[in-house]
Amino acid sequence: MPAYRENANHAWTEDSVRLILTPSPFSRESLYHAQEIGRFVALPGYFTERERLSSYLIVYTIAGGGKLVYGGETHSLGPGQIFLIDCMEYQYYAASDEGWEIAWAHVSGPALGGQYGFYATRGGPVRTLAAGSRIPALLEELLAYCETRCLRNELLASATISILLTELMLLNTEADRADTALPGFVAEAMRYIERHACERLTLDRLAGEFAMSKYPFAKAFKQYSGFSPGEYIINTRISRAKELLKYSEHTVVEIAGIVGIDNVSHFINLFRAREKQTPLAYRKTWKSPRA
DNA sequence: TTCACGGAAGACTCCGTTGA
DNA sequence: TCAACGGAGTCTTCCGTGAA
Repeated sequence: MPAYRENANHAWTEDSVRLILTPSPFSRESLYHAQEIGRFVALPGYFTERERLSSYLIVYTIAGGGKLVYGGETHSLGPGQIFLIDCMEYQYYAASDEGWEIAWAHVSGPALGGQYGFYATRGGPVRTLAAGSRIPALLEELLAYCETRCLRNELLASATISILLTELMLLNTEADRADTALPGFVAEAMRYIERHACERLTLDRLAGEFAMSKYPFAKAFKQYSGFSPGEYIINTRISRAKELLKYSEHTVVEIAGIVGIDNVSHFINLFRAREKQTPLAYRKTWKSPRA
């Protein structure tokens, strides 16, 4: 694999802050952690260009302006805007002629890849924060925890990064809109699936129940629930099966039938794909005497 | 009870059409 | 011009069968 590459002009004021951190092995393996963090007043001419760095970068514009080149697109950055990027990909960011005051953090952690994927698939890297957003304060809080290194602060920093990432994920383009509250028909469809999960449910039948065409229905269902209708049906069935495996004496064959999957081999395949173990193994795990 | 495989069915995405 | 709808093609998942 090609090596990490960086090219930069470190033009920032003397009162800028930059902390390069060495987290404990425990923090590196088990917690979210900051690798570098700072608050810059970047001068005209400041830029960074890099790729293939195992890190995720959050940059919030406090004042002034800059630009970001990422994913083959160029983004202008102004006050109140933030970006999150995967530093494995090529990136170039620079201050404008008026300078660029930023709070930033390079972060990493075990679950960050998946969360970044969630963020990245719901819009480009750049988001505009609403007035009153917690994110600027969270970055300041994270910086404060990183200034004094101890186990307590590593734990608190991990918690802060977790909240920061959650806030970022909630900033996706859909979530910014006021209409993200679960529409009535989606909530009703979810209840309908839970009532009828053991029956034969198709997209046609579901859409028909709500007098909609199936594709707009499926699109809206996934947009607001996070699951396609099919995924939601299967998850509902698997949840019921887990309950029966734990609290009943029914055989796997019987449970498959009860939850609406007549073919037991198909039931086992579905179960294993989601739970990483077979139904019988799941039952043994939960019914084993505890030490 | 579990696993592997192949055909069938369903779901998703893209894009053209329609109507406001 | 833009948003919503729906058809077509492609891809994914489901389901049945047979063997261990």
